[in-house]
Order: sequence, then structure tokens, then C-alpha cells
Amino acid sequence: MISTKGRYALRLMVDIATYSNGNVVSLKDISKREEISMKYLEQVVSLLTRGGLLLSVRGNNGGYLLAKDPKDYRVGDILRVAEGSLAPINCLQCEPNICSRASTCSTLDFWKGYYKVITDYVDGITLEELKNQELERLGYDYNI
Amino acid sequence: MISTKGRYALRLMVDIATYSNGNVVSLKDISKREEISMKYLEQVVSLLTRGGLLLSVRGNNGGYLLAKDPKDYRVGDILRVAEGSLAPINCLQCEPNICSRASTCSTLDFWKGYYKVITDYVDGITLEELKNQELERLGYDYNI
DNA sequence: AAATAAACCTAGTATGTTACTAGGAATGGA
DNA sequence: TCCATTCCTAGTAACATACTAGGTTTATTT
Repeated sequence: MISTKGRYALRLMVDIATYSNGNVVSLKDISKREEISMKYLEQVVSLLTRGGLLLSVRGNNGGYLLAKDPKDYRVGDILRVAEGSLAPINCLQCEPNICSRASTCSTLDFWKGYYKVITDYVDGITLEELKNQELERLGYDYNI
Repeated sequence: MISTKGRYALRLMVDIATYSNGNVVSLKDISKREEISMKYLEQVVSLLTRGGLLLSVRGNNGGYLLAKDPKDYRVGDILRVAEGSLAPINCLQCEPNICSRASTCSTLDFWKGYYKVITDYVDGITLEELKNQELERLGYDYNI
């Protein structure tokens, strides 16, 4: 189960990608649109700025900006920064595997495969794709 | 992150599939082989018997038996019984979706896809495959 | 019939995680 | 100087996890 940190972080990134146009986007606006408390968003956004995914501008009229082009963010990058790890079991959190049962575990390969399909999925989708989906949903034809 | 319930349940099922030969397998033996406390295994195994995945035989020389052929268990069936649900977010736990933001959520489709790759993976692997891997690892050539 | 070994059942519990709220300090434009 | 914003730290109620503990029932073996 993905926690609110990861889910909110992704929505926040899509929101900024959608509503920024080179301008900063304030947490206040994001909070209204996404219906998430500002105080909690502050904590989520700090993970993303510290992780180098967002740039922040302080002071009046401050806010947040994407650090790079939407197409250059894999969704996996965002989730890993917010969630810590997407590994389904502890044994796969760090390489090399330090579990004493690793060589005899009947299910380790299964979990490696599980981890791989998740990783392939989240790293196969970019923020741009989610942004475009969102623009389309908003009724904006981004192809014109 | 998959909990110990799901992970132990899967190891337990592979263990029984591997070491039963139509005979019951006791928790004591499973506990030794898998290095999991018997008391905790009791709780895990009860999920599986109540879920109809295992049959139990009480009394002296009792133990557990698979309820059907290994090839007829999808790993997903086992994990869902032990874990409850493999949905990555609450919104996807029950159909139809009751989240008030469902129609405007920028990430819902992404999470549906996430859920699907997981479901396809776990339901595409059978207990028989894990059993055969285990037998092979044990040095038993099951093709002869 | 008694001993034994197994499944079964319920309760308790320490630890950690989650999902927040709260209060304020620093920053910088108007 | 005001004010809106980011930034930082702490606290906390509720819940979940990963067990342990103690006993009851069942059925085979001796």
C-alpha cells in the first residue's frame, strides 16, 4: 500500500506541471485544488525539494517550480523520493542482499520479479504523460 | 510493502507443496525449515485454512494438506487471502470507486495501471512453478 | 485409558508507522 | 513595515505490525 506521502507527492507534481507555466505555484493554490491540508503538503513538498525534484522560491509571491522538464521525471523517481523505497520486502531494499536465508529462500526470485514489474511500470511513465492526461481531462486540447 | 503475513504464507504454501506428497505436513516441521516461530505460523496458517486454501488434520500426527493441485493456485490467491488486498491505494479496494475525487483525480489511472501490473504478475505465477523452482534448488530433478 | 502431539482459539503487547496538527521562524516582495 | 509565503521542529492520536503467551480441543499412539 502506497502511503499518502507518495500519493500526495505525485498529485502535487502533476499539479505543478499542469498549472505552472514557468511561474511558481504556491502551496496554497495546490492545497485548494488538491484538497489536501497545507500543513501536511508542506511536509510532502519538503521531501521533493530536498530530493532536488522541485525548486522553491521564498518570500511573498513565492512558491515551487519544477527543476526540469516534465518529460525528464519518471514517476518512479517521484515515488522513491517520497516513499523511500518501492521494494516489496526488506530483503530487496539494499544490494547485495544481506538476508541470511537469501540462498535458500523459496520465494526470493518471485519477489524480485514482483519488484521488477513495479519498477518497470513506474519508470516507464513520465510526469509529462500525467500532465497531458490532466490537461486533456481539463478540456484543454494540447495538440493544437 | 508486503507484510510478514503474506510473505510467510507464501513460504508456507511452497513448503507444503514441496514436502507433502499427499501426506500432511506439520507446523513444527515447517517452522524448523522456514525458521519462523510456530506460534506465529499458527496465525498465518489459520488465514489459509479459513480461506479454503489448505485442509487441516487435527490430533496426533496431524498437519496440513493442500486443498488442490499446486498448478491450481495462483500466487495472487495466496497473497490476497493473507494480506487482504493488493490494491496500492484505498480508492481501488472496492468497485465501484467511492472516492469523491475519483472523476477529477489526476493520478487515478496511473494507480489503476499500477494495480494491474501487480495483479497480472501475481496471478500469472502458480504455486507449482514455485514448488518446481524449490525442488530444483534442492537438487531434485523433477523431470525424470 | 493415559499420554502425547498436533491443530485451534483468544488475548495481550511492545514497537513502529501513519497522517496528520500546531506553532513559530526566516525570507523577500509590495 | 506589512504580509504572504517557505521552512523547521515538535507533538500526537490512531492504527498496524509482528509477534508472544496460555490454554482448549482433537485424535493417534502406547
